[in-house]
Amino acid sequence: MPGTTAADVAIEAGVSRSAVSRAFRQDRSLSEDKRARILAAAKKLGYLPPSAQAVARLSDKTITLVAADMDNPFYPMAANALSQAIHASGRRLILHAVPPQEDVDSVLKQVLDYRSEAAIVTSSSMSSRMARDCRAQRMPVILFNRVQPDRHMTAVTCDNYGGGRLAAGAFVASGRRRIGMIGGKANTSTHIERKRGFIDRLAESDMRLWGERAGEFRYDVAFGAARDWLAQGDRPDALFCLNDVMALAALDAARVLGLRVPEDLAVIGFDDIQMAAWPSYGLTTVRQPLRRMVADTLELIEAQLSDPEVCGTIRIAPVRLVERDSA
Amino acid sequence: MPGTTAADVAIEAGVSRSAVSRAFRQDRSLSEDKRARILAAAKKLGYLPPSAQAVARLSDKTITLVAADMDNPFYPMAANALSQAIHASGRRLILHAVPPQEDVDSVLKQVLDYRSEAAIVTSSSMSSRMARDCRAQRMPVILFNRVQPDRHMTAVTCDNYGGGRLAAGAFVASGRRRIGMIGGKANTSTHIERKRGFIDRLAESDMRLWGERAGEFRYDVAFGAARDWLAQGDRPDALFCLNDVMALAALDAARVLGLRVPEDLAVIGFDDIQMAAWPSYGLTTVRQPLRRMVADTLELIEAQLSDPEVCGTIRIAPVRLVERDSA
DNA sequence: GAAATTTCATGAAAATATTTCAAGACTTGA
DNA sequence: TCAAGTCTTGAAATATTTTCATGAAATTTC
Repeated sequence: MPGTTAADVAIEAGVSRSAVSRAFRQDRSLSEDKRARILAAAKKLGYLPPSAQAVARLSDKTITLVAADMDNPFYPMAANALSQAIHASGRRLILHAVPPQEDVDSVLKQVLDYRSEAAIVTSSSMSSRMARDCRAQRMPVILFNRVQPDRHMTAVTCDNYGGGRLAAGAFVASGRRRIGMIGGKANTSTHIERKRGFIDRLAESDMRLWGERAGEFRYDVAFGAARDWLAQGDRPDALFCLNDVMALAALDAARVLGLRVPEDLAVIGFDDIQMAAWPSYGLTTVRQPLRRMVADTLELIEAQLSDPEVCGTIRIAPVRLVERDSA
Repeated sequence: MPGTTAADVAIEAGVSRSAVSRAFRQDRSLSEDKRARILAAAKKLGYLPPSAQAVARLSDKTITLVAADMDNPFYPMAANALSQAIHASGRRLILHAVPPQEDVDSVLKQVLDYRSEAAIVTSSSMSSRMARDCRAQRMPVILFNRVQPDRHMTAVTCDNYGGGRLAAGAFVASGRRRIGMIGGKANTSTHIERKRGFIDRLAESDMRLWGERAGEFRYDVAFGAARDWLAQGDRPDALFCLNDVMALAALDAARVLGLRVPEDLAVIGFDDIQMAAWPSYGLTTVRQPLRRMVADTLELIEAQLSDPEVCGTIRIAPVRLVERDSA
């Protein structure tokens, strides 16, 4: 609605022109309810003051990436791929890193301040608060590599369930009997789906999980868990690790204990990070089709920008088992 | 200079008030020289229009990080540490990722647009253009993990020269005779300094570099180079790799060829990334004191913010050799 | 517990900034 | 060379932001 002025908004909200001006500045005193009323009226009429327009111009053609877990090489790899694709599409990327140990909400304010065309969230724990606030600002949010129960949430992920099944299938086919798992963080969608697929596929062959240890998606935790477990008498002969970093930890633990891989212990990971292919590991793993997921992400952003009503789509990219030496 | 208005700037620059307003918007037509004159006058009088003030408020308490090479785990590790420290100091961080294959200048515009309190550049190739433009905007720039001939450039780095000497000293002490090196990118300060220290220390023991191969700081390139080299008859018995990723590649190449480490081949890396400590590698390496460098970086930012004249400082953090199994 | 004081919220008016408009200058193409 | 368009520009018209004065609410003081 070009041509709308602060005066129109003032009338709509039943306040003075001054109040409208103040409503758009955090540091100007104005009662909570009045500010909300003005902002609502402004949104309805499509009004933005010049200062807000300047900020909007700044973030034009810009996409926000919220990233955490930079210790896990999968995320820098994903950030790289997204960065390249976004750059190629004529946009630019700004990345808000969630500091280690902090919550996603610690960067929420800056994400909203720099209101960009869209936000991609790779952090493994997206808060519903962030989802709500971004939606309120009409900023499309796309979850990358995770999903959320929320029906309105758009997400791009790989077939985590199918990947779990592939891993189980491979273990069953190679005659493994004591099949264990090293899990990630129990409340993440990747953990839940990968585990579910794994267990379902085992069940179809009348097998059950031999045991499970928590690895928190981290090398050090997984290494400790694997070393202790593998040192026991009734150790597993196959381990599905819910990401590659933990799988590498399991391989290292096996090596430390003098176990032969894959004869004594088969290991399958998930992600296919670059290190999985390194000769010292030769990790068999479920590959996430990163290029495909990045392309899907950009497509969904385009779709949501041209029609804000399009949301709730979930794209699931197919995975495949990359067979190397560890299973 | 609060109290300065567009009218004052107009008089100073000898133009109309309208022109001043236009000068601050890219998309408003105004001749190049007039815009420059107005902007200069505005800077002199300390004038910012309301819209520019809004953008300035946005980036208040914000620090920019320009990062490239996310494939090398050292940089995500550094970004993590910086992110945590900046967050703890009550500021926030926005990260501009240089897409793979692109130049630093590809993010220059966005760095300037989001004019933050300061910029930290970890990218291995800082352009002098970026340095000049940031200085023109009075934005302190701090190079992280690299230095530049420019006398005005502030930088935080580790003792790359000393690290090279440590590596050479260790090889000499363990009686190595055919001491080789796998280099990074020849035009980077880290490559030059580490190599110089290494060669100087060898010379002090009347030894010379047995040979050198290019690894471009990358695993795949270094792996290929190391494998070919180590397969030859007159292979080196010690390799100094100018970063850890290349050192891991060298260890993998040695393993593929059935060489014993450290008996047949000693390897020393540089950085001390997390993987260096993993049991499969046990890489002896020169440790960069990341916490210390991060703290130095924040100190220098504080110093430059309180006194813009302070620049050209170079902080060099001490390194130490972390001895593990590979040398 | 009441009065004094401070803080906060607010609109009118003043100050300031931005946009429109019309005119002049400068290009471009025949 | 001229016509048609594009770019640049200041004055005027509009729009926005800030200041200021006032009254209301919260807080402190006695």
